[in-house]
Amino acid sequence: MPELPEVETIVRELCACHLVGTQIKEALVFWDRTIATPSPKEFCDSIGGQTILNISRRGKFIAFTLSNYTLIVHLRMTGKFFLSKKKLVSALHERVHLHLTNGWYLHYSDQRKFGKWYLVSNPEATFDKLGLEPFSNKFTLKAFQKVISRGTSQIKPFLLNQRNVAGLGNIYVDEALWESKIAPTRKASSLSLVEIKTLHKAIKHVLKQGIAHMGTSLGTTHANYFSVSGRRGFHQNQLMVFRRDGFPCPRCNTTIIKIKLAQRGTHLCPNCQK
DNA sequence: GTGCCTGTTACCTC
DNA sequence: AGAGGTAACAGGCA
Repeated sequence: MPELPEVETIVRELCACHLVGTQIKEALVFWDRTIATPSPKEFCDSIGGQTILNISRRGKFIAFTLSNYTLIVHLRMTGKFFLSKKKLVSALHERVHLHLTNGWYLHYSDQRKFGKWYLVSNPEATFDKLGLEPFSNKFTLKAFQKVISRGTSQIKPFLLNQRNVAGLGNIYVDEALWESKIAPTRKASSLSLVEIKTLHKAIKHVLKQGIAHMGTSLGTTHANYFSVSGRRGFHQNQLMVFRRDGFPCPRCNTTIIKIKLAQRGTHLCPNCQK
């Protein structure tokens, strides 16, 4: 269920684990459909012997730059990485692991099996489909305004669409719209320049806060987000509206409500979000 | 038990 | 084009 701040936290921790520079000795696939491309056999054959040169993020994707390929991972709802010195006999929901030459195993677990791994030669083919990167210098007010102006759908589903802005998910969209005092049902193209400006700032603000708090971990079970080190985030304590229906709006005290929008639970203040 | 919920995305039809 | 439904899955919860 990781969104941009959670993925960013994971990437930072992977980098802190000194994976860059190590070589992949062998890959084992325990759930074939986790490997989206190529076939699981070809995946294992190709990735063996590859050195990890860099680990980065684009939207909600994690990219491992290897000697001859790029390994792209999308965690979807419950994908997780963790490291161990031992080849685990039965790690909970383990789908793939990479045995590294430095003696560590990089394990990937995924309870709901929605996460996907792509071993590709041309990562740009995947990343070009993504929209504006919130912390890139291309995410200017002007660029955002241009993207919004051609949005004919409601602003919430519009922001969830990764082709428009990359990295936002259900939590941070609800938070950004609350901060901007914009109702999630508004047509994207109906936003005024002032509203676009406020939203542009709010998106960067909520994501930055999410990263500062190392992500949002809502529940306490294994299905919920935690990082490579096993540490939970603590941004859940800073949420203004998400899963706060029934509680007073921190700004105007009106009771926060929950509606269904584009099949997604949507939280808002019916008074101050216009 | 039963049905509904979940932080993601792709694909289908109207 | 976009809305709405369904699917991929597993498990928590009322």
